[in-house]
Amino acid sequence: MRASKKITSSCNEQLDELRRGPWTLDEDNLLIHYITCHGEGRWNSLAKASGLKRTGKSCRLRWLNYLKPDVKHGNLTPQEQILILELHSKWGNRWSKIAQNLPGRTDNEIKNYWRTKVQKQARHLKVDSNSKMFIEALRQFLVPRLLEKVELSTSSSSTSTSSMEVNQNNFISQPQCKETLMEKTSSNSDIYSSNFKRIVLPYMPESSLQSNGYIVDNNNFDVMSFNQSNTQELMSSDLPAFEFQMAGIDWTSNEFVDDTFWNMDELWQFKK
DNA sequence: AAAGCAATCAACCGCGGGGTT
DNA sequence: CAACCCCGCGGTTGATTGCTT
Repeated sequence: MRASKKITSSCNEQLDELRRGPWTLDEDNLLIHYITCHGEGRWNSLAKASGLKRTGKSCRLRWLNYLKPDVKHGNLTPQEQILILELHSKWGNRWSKIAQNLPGRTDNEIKNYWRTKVQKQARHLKVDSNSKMFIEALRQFLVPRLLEKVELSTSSSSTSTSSMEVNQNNFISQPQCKETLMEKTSSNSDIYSSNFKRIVLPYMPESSLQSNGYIVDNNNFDVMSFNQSNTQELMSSDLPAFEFQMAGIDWTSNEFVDDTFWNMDELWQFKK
């Protein structure tokens, strides 16, 4: 271990005093109180000054991932899942960058979601989760089902003050550009073809998207990794010869919408 | 009811980048 | 320019919880 090489005897004593493992309620309260009074940042000195027997690193992690007031707890919504799939396809394992676009969600949470849900499915299908095959599978089958869930959940409540609009090829497109969407629809492209699905998602990002030209204002997303060009690339001949075959499943049935989403292995078969 | 296993997620670790001295 | 320190990121671990037998 790298740290151990540097450890002096006095450091060792300090390390011995440091607590590890799960945080207690008292520690949480102490950290919250200290940050409320003094603000966050400068974690090492914060850790010492607060009286916590934790490393600065540990304090930072506890605050950012759990204690910070704007951290959301609970399951990811279908909208958030779509965004994660979308942004991961664009940026790969850039968890913190992805998290920046999901207000209230932490990189740790997103990473855990990816590893426990998405990668698990890829493993079951015996494909690499970064492979074109798997990405195409997500695009063709999983995203539409998530969209369906979203549609169902929003059909009853239509009080959104801001929204994302989504279709299954281009997961998300700018909602303020209805005309733009219409133009594209009428101007032929495969992406905006007849199976185009426009769904208004109630979504209220608290911060602007940042980075790589995907920035829009608080009310508008434009995230286009599955754009026309790379969709065409996916569909082109350099893909291994494969087909996903529905295992006699009626995808329009509610049973899958209501069930847990990630059961692809039951739904699909690979056919060489 | 209990044991064994799997899934989940909070927390830790190593590393690299950037700033400071 | 090198050495050091701090911070944040991504990968990994391990404790806890839930499920199955």
